[in-house]
Amino acid sequence: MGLKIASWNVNSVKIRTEAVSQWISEAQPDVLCLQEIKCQDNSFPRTLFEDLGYNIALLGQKSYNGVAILSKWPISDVTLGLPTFPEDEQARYLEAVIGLPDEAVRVASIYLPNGNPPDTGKYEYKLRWMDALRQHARTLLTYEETLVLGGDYNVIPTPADAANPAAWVGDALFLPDTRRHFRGLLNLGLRDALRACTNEAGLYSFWDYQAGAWQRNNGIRIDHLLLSPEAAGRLEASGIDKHVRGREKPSDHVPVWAVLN
DNA sequence: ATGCCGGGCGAAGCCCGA
Repeated sequence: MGLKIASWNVNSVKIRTEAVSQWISEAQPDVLCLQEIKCQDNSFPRTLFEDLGYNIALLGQKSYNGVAILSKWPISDVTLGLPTFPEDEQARYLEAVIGLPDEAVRVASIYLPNGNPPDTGKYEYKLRWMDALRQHARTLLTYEETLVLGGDYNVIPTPADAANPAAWVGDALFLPDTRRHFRGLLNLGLRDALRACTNEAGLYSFWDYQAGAWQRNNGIRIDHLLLSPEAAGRLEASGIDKHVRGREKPSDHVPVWAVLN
C-alpha cells in the first residue's frame, strides 16, 4: 500500500470543505498538508475531518494564511512556526511527527510567502523566510529521519515548470534570487518528489482564476514535496491531481502527492 | 493584463493572492 503524503493549498478551508472532503475520500491520503486555510483554529471544520478518520494539527490565523496537517496516524511533537523565525507574525509553518505503527515520519506544511511585488519589503520577507526555512531544514536533516516538507513554496523551480516561462520573468515566483534560494534547499540534500519521478514538462499545480488560465492550461508548478534522503530512498510514486482544478468551486491549486514504501 | 477571478471581512468596497 505505502504511505501517501499530500499537500494542497485550498484557498480557504471553509469555502472548500466539500471539495476537500471529496478529494480525501477518493485519494485517501495518510497525511494531508493544507495551506491557506484562512481561519482561526476555533473555526476550522474539525469534526468534518475527524469523521473522515483524521487527527488534526493546526496553525490558524484570521483572514489570511494558516496551515494544517491531517493524519490518519497519531500526531505528536507539533512545532508551530519556523523555530528559526520566531518573530514571524504570519501562520505559514507547521511541523509534526506522524506516529506509524513501527516508525515515525516528520512532516511539515509550508505556505511560503508570495513575495510580489519584488521591489518591496514583501520580497525581502520572502527571501528572509526562505533563509529561515533553509536554516531549519539543515537542522532537521541532521536527525536522519524520513522527512517530508510539503507545501505551497511559491517558487517556479525551472522554466519547464511554467507553461509560459517568459511571462514570469521578473516575478517573485521566478526571480533568480528565488530560484537560487530554492536550489539552496535542494542542495542541502532535499529532493523534489515529483522531479525524482519524472522530467516531464507541462506538469502544473496552480492555474490562475483569471484570463482563462485553466482553460488554456496556462499553469505553473509551485507546490512541492521535498524529501530527506531517507524519504527519497523510499519514494515509490509522485503525482499531481490536476483533474481537481476542473471541478465546481475549485481552489486555484490542486493536490500534489507522494507515496513512500 | 502590477488583478480580468475569487477569497476575507462585513455589509461597500478595499486588501490580498500568484
